[in-house]
Amino acid sequence: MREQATSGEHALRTRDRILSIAARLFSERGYEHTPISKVAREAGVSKALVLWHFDSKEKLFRAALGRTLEPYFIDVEELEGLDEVAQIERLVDLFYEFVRDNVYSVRFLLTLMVRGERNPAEISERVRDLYRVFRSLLADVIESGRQRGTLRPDVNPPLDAGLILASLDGVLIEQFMNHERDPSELLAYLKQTFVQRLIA
Amino acid sequence: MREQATSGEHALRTRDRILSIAARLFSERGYEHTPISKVAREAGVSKALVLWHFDSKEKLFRAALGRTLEPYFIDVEELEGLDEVAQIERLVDLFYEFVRDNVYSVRFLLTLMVRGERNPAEISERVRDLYRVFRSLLADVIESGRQRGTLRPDVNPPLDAGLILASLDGVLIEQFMNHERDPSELLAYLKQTFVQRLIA
DNA sequence: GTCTATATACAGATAGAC
DNA sequence: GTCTATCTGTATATAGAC
Repeated sequence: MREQATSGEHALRTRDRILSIAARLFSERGYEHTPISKVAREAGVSKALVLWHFDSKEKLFRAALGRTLEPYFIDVEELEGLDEVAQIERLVDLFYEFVRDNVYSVRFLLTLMVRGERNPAEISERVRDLYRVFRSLLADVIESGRQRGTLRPDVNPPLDAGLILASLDGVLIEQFMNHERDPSELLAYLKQTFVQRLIA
Repeated sequence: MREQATSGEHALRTRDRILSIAARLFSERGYEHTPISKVAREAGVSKALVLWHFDSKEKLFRAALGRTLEPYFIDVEELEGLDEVAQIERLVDLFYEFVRDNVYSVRFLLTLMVRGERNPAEISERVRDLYRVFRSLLADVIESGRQRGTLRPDVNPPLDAGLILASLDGVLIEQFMNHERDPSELLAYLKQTFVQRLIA
């Protein structure tokens, strides 16, 4: 990161445009199939400028990943005022909506994690964190339902949460493998099945 | 594919060695990170010879994928003589054992399918086929259990099979994302949960 | 069949002018 | 900041001797 001397604003916009385009291209085509020259061409600048801003392709990649991860969070406030069953159903829907709205980057990060290649420790940690947050959120809801008696007394919050999350991941990758199939039926069945299992 | 003129046997062995090594390297490191030079070095031959045998890297890749897929099948005979619940549990175990014994290529194919990149139609069709076979095998077992009264009368064979398979896939990718965690606990819970749900 | 030597292309990165 | 021109490495692939 250099100084932004005189015409700083314009430079920021250029830098930003490069970053957006890089994030999109890396997501769509992966690191190996995204030469700097293509990023530069689509941004309407020279290769040299891209490298002037980001020093190396590796650093550009990391910066782009940061941007890709920006919209990744869970809005807990959505759950307020719902009973446990409705909260679980809402969490399942939130998961699916999130994936639907971020197909490219989810696909991209999934590939990164699965292949275990070129994922800086920070990135995999971040993804694992999100995973853990979602899982323990689910587990907390289940535990709360157990204590309040809206769910069965013999539920196992961490394992039930893990199983629900695993099913969601499975629906997700089946979706990536098999584009034509509509997942909503399976998703509805998933909710119904797990809710039935968890209630008394 | 050329003629094997005089010293045909030796050539076959060399060609075969190249193919095995290529299959392993592609699985472990992916297409982009496996230069022909590395295949050649590990096989103890020259780059030129690798290309003489397979014409291009692309064709070498396809030949290697064929070999990678060879051990992919389901041994249905394993299920004979078991009741439906035991068959379901056995199928779950078979899935996991298969993945454990073929980590590299499963990881590799999963990446290919998820990214949707460089997968010749034949390959993705083959993988989808295996998926469908496993799913309809599960569905058939569930349907048979429904008819024989060992499972609940209101099970939904295709959807229940889909859900079990999705859970398995989810456990699988969680495993790929999170190497240190032992999946056997979650897997046992998965079996227990679905069996409980399916029996009368 | 198998080699060495080479052609060709394209990637990431640098130098230096403006 | 941004460009053009160039360096350097490495990849696939070919030519031709043995």
